[in-house]
Amino acid sequence: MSLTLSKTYEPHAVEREVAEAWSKARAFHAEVDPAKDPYVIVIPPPNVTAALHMGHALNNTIQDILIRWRRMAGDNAVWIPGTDHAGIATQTVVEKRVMQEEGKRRTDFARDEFVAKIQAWKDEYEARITNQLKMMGCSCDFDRQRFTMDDICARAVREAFFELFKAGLIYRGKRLVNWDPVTQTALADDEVEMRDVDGHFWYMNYPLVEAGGINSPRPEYVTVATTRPETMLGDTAVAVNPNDPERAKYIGKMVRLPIVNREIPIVGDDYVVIPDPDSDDAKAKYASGFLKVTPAHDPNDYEIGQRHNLPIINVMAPDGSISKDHGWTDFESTGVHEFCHELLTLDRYEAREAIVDWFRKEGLLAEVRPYSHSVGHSYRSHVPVEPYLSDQWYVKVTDERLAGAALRAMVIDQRSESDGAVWKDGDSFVDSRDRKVADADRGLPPAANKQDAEAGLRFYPSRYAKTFQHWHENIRDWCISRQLWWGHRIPVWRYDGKFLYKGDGWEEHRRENLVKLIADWVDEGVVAVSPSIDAIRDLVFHDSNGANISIAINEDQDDATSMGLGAKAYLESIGFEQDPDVLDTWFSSALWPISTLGWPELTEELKGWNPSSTLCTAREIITLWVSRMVMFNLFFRGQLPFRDVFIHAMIQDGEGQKMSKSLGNGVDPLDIIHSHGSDAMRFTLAAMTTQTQDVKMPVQPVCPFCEQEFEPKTKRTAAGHVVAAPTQDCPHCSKTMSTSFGAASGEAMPTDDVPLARNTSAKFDYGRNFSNKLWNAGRFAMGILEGESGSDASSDASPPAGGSAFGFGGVADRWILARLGATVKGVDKALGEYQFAQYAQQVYDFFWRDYCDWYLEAIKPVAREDSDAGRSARATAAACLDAVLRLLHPVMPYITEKMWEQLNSVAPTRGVAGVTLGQSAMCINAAWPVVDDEAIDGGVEAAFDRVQEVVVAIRNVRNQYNVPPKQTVTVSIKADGEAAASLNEAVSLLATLAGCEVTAIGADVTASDDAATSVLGAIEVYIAGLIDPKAEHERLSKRRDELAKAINALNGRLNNKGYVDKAPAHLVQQTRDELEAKAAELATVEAKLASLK
RNA sequence: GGGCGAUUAGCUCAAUUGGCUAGAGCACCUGCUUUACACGCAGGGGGUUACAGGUUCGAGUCCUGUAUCGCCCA
Repeated sequence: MSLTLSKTYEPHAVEREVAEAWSKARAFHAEVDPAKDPYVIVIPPPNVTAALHMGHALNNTIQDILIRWRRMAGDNAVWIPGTDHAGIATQTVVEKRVMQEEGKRRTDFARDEFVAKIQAWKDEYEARITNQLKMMGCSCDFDRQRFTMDDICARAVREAFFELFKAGLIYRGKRLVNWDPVTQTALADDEVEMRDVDGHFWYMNYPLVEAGGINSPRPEYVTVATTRPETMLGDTAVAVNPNDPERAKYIGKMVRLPIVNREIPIVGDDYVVIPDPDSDDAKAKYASGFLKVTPAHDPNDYEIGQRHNLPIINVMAPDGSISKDHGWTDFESTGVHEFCHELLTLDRYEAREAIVDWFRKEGLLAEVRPYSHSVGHSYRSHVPVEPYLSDQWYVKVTDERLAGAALRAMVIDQRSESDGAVWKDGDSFVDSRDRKVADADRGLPPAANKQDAEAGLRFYPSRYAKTFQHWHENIRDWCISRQLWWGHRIPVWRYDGKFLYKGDGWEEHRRENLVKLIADWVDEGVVAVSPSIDAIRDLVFHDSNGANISIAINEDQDDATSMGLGAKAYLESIGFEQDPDVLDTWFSSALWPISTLGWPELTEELKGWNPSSTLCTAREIITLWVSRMVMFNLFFRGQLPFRDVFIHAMIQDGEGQKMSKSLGNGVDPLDIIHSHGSDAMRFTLAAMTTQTQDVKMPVQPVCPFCEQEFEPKTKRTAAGHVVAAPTQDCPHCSKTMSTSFGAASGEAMPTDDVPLARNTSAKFDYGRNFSNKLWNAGRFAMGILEGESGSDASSDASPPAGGSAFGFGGVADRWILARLGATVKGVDKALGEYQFAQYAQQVYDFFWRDYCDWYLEAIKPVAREDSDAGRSARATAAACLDAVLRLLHPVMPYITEKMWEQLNSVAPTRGVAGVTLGQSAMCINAAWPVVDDEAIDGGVEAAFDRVQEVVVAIRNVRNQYNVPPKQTVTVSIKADGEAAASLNEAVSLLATLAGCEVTAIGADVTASDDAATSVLGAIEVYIAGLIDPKAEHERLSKRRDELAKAINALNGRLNNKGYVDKAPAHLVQQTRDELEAKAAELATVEAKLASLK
């Protein structure tokens, strides 16, 4: 048969065709198989907020490399894909879109209605993301794809919440959140934009209650400094630093808060900055030394309040206006100033002005100084965020069973000494691998490899173990409630104050029955009650305040109850209602490694595939996600979620800026696949994956009209970021396009006339060039194999002509097999250590530098011959190509699969002695190559190295003398012993590779008068008929100078007594040998130079 | 404020526990369209490893400090 293959590799058609073949073969699907070692990866589920970017491409390329590698190595490999609902982010993008398209707010819809809109968005993006993964060639088991809010994951969330609640690890408490007074929702920290604002420091006087107690001159007041005077209405203390020599004496005194008439204490807290007018630190420069403390309206003040047990007085309504109805508990009792009533309902900024005026009028305003500072703004309404106190749900992760368990899960050698909080309670660093876990408590059978499963968590690179440890030692309880509609509704029912049986309608026994019913449900595991069943009894019998009562319902057990009504229906009928909040997205993500496997059902998958093998993620995720998965998996299963955590780099743009949606500097992997092909992208990403933390990726736009790339015009944003200008004019065809920054910022939304520019990056040329090289070398190799009967390219062919145990063949064949062996070894080591750049580099070098540049060139003259040499060359070339396709398959799956098919058709059986290459119809299932140690022949490597040196020397001379490529030069070589013998064996190689005719090799060969000379240690190479004294002098002088310099350095080392005495003997000997060789060579070069004159 | 990391050729990055003349790719220079590949081939130039000290026979690598940049956590 004949192959007609294009001259350059064209990825798109190949990718489509190969993807279909994999799909048809169900090559990505796995079932639990006890006969094989499991190798399991659970994908970090991408957010459905947006499509994948280059960071995801990197993340998924790495996972696919591992999965494909282990699959080929014979493991039961499975990669479970899925997506994350990303509560806040997704709800927000949909809210924005609905506002843009329909001019409506979320609250204009019923909850279900709006959630359906988000669901539609999710469906669209989930499909896009899945498509991106497929285009990238990710061999996920798409049959097992999950979504964090699908039925199976939702079941896991309900179960997990209920179990934690029952265990007393979930509680309700107050916390300051970032509140947006306009949209009236809480914001996550990353939804708050910091902006510099020109404001003021106001210095306000608070009168002391007892003016007489302090040494004279008697101050009658203390002066607090603040940027937010309006919050003074909620002040509950004034703080000074106990180390402040001037002011510490005020601690314990009381002040009377103006306007409000509240008496508040002066407390000592070292958070307070001691004033220093000469300081460079703005805080010290502006501080008055007295800090007003408003726990309800400032996070730091809240902390101070907690430390000193201060009351928390909230003086604002959710819309940011002054209100007495949201926690201003002493409004009536303190006898507020008449002025206070005027403040009610004023907006916080109107109130600020009014209050400042009042202080000024009363003579209590000491000073006003301009002050520029950073203020958090809502990225949605753009108004300053108000720290707002509200009820939230928490997981008590500080509990020993959670954070403590996570710490103990770390492998011993990655733990560092520490006096961290969690370890303090007599549980300092001990090897806890023999700790027994009560599986019965969890209703689980004991895991077979319990010890490893509980203390086998290892980070790559190891430095990230510190991040993990430090996080858990300083962890704080985890706020899991969000005031959103998109997410897992918290399965807790709370008393809403409208108790239906209030009053006289209920007799004693009915009340008793109700309490008993709930108690029975508790026993049956249908509900869990906080704080206690007694609290419910109090509510039912004594009509006590039920605001603190929470009942978690295990809805999945609820149907099983024998009651006419389920617990949920019944509780709702008597005045309980479900908490409106949803859970933090990370709550469901934390369950991902088990929810994807069907937990809480004890499925075969869960038993076989948890713990998984490796988690691949980025470093900011260690605290957000890795930690929580470890805690939950240990708590619910007594096992780790995964044993290895590989942390990869973050991809930044060409300016070193983090890629972000708002800057539009992210790159869609499909853009790169379009410009370079999937394999090229993957290979480049793998080659970039060193142990470093960040990698820069300069990006260029591609004109959608003429497909040419160009340098974009940039602009600087208000925040100081450098981005591509919103629109660009193509320098080639001068048409106008919008950029992803234009689209992201809304400054230039793409239209039909002004379409969006695709992006590309010259970085990926590296991988594209390599794909092309692979393709063309394959084309050439398969060309020489064509017409070969299958068995001739296999180990069954005629025995080695060279008489070597390996390979048949001459130096080149044996050499390339030795190099292959070393490469396979190196690749296995690199992949085992998550050294992806080394993996890519080694195969690249072997294939391009050794196989293409030297081996294929070397065999060209004999490659098509019907001779032992020809057969040997073909068998070796085929075996190496075969092995390279296998080695590269994990990173370049498409092109290798396609070439595999071609190779199978030209040379169906392949392999030479010492190289095990099992047959397979598809590369994806082909066995990982194994090369016997004996094939790695150090002797042949040395011999071939010598050939290469001589060839390079001749090429160098040819180049210097401008000898045309086709002209043969006549060469003689002075060499003796082993060198002469091996060069003699390789004389045809020299001829082929250097374009020369070798007339003599021996110890007594001398240069003719017209020969150029190259000295290579003990070897001298003479190229006849080229003498040009000037050029010759130049070249030899240069060599002489190099040698002199090297000899000088070597002498310096040997003359150093310390070196000779202390350095390892073999190094000293090596230095001596080297010096001797260099000196001899220098003598030769100098003699040659002398003879030129 | 605490932690982690980076600074090596014009650019983007390597260099396994300290040990041969610090390596690649791109860009650059010279030559070549040689029947696999110009997304290529052959040859070449280019580095005081951010700076200042220290440890060591020996430092890009270890220690201390300085500068700049980035990220994470508060």
